[in-house]
Amino acid sequence: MSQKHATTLIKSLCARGAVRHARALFDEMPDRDVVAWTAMLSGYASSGRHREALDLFRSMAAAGVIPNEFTLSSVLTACRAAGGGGAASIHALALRRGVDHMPYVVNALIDAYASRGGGDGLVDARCLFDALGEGRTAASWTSMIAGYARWGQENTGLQLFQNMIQDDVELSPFTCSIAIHACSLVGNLYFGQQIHVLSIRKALGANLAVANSLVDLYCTCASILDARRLFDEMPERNLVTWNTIIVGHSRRDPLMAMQLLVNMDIEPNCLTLTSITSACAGLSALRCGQQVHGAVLRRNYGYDLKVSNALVDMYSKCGNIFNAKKVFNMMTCKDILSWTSMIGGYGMNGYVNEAIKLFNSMVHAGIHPDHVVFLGLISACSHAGLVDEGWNLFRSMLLEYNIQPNKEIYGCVINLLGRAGRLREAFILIDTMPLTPDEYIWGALLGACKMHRNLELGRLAAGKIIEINPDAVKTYILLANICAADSKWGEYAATRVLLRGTGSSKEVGMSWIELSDKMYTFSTADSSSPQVSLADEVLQILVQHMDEAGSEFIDNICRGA
DNA sequence: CAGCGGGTTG
Repeated sequence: MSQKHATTLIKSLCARGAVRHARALFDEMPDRDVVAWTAMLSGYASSGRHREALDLFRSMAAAGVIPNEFTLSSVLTACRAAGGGGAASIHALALRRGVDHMPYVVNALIDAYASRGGGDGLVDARCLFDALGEGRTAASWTSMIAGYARWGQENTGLQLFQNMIQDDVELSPFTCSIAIHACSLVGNLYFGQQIHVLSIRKALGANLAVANSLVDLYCTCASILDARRLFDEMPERNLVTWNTIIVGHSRRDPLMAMQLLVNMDIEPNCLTLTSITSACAGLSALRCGQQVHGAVLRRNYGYDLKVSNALVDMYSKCGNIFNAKKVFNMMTCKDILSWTSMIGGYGMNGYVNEAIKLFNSMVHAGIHPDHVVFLGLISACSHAGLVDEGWNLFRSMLLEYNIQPNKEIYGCVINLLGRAGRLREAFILIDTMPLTPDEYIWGALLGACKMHRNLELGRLAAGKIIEINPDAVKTYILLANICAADSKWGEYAATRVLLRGTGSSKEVGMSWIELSDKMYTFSTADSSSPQVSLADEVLQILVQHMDEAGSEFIDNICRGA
């Protein structure tokens, strides 16, 4: 077999995925010219085996074979995949061989530098890009734009995209979807829509990646209805399409997310199931959540970190702490989210001591806590009335873990103190906190004043809230109630008049319960449905039973067996 | 005989 034939065969073996066979053939060749080496190198590089590609490149140098522009562009692909680290030395080599200006080599260099990221990588890439001038090709533009988008400089990338369009460079679906994705990362709906129009004009709208990135853009930056319209119009959908629309709905319309899953005509993957699990958590739909758990196990996704995290969170939010713990304990590797979900789960279900114990285990495991963990812990203490524990956590957050509390945490601590009646301390904390208190912080104090009938501080807090947001309806009602409780009827009436001035009525808080796959919603003192009156009767009976059986019975219910 | 870029979902 001639050397040319062998080289052709190496290429086609690699193209079919038989890289090992190609290597065996390569090793048997009596002499290998630069073309044979390059074919083998490129085979490795384009199948993701950059380690082998770089090793082969070294062997080639050791064998005294001089690389040419073909070799260098291939080896740059491997550099890029390996993080772009060796790009500079290949660049030097290209200069020495006088091939540094050949289009494939420059483009590969731009891409390798841009993939290295950081400040330098992009600057180096941009230097080469600018020096190209009229010699720029679509590949140069795309590498540069993708580099910016990948390293957090989306707007620079979009600027470049605009220049590319002005330069009349032919737009590919690849570049188009990268640019749309950049728009959705920075929340630039307007530019994204312009690209949408452009993509239709250039007949790229039917491309799946383009359409998918548009669905994502509308999910993140517009209303999910817009996203949904586009989704419904798509003649063809793949798993990414479905996942994009389901993920887009899972937080804002979890019920619709479930409906979409039901309509899905292809096999879901673990991302699908993760976001459906969150949808169940958002709905506290335990039975659905359990079915999804079953689907997860059947597909062997049980060991996926994100799926497990979502399951722990779902069971916690559905009040089934037993299963949450079971999933959590089964996890072989845990990240901070796993711990947060479990700690938060204990907290929100009233198991403060377990939460604190687990928090200590987490710290012991070397995980540095964050705001979310502390929020879960302190709010658990607040609900359980453990003022000192909560306060100590708040202090240690600052002193031991060096985390600056955010407004949410302050709000929580105000609640903690307020519930315990320590209104003065709560007020002082608001007064001395390094952040500007918002209506929610003052709202927490006002709520506590209502609870403990403190008219003086309540008036103050209400005044602050109305200053910030005159339409905060709840404020007037709370203040009015405090006045009423203090028999200040004149002020009560005045406050009610103010309330009418906002032209709004307080929205009704709804509760709901899932029974036999049906969801029932109701509000306080709702006598509109027969189920509610029935539930009321049952509740009376239960209360009677609980009185009789005492705390042991309550304990059992709480453990949710 | 061999070579570059680049896609959308958490």
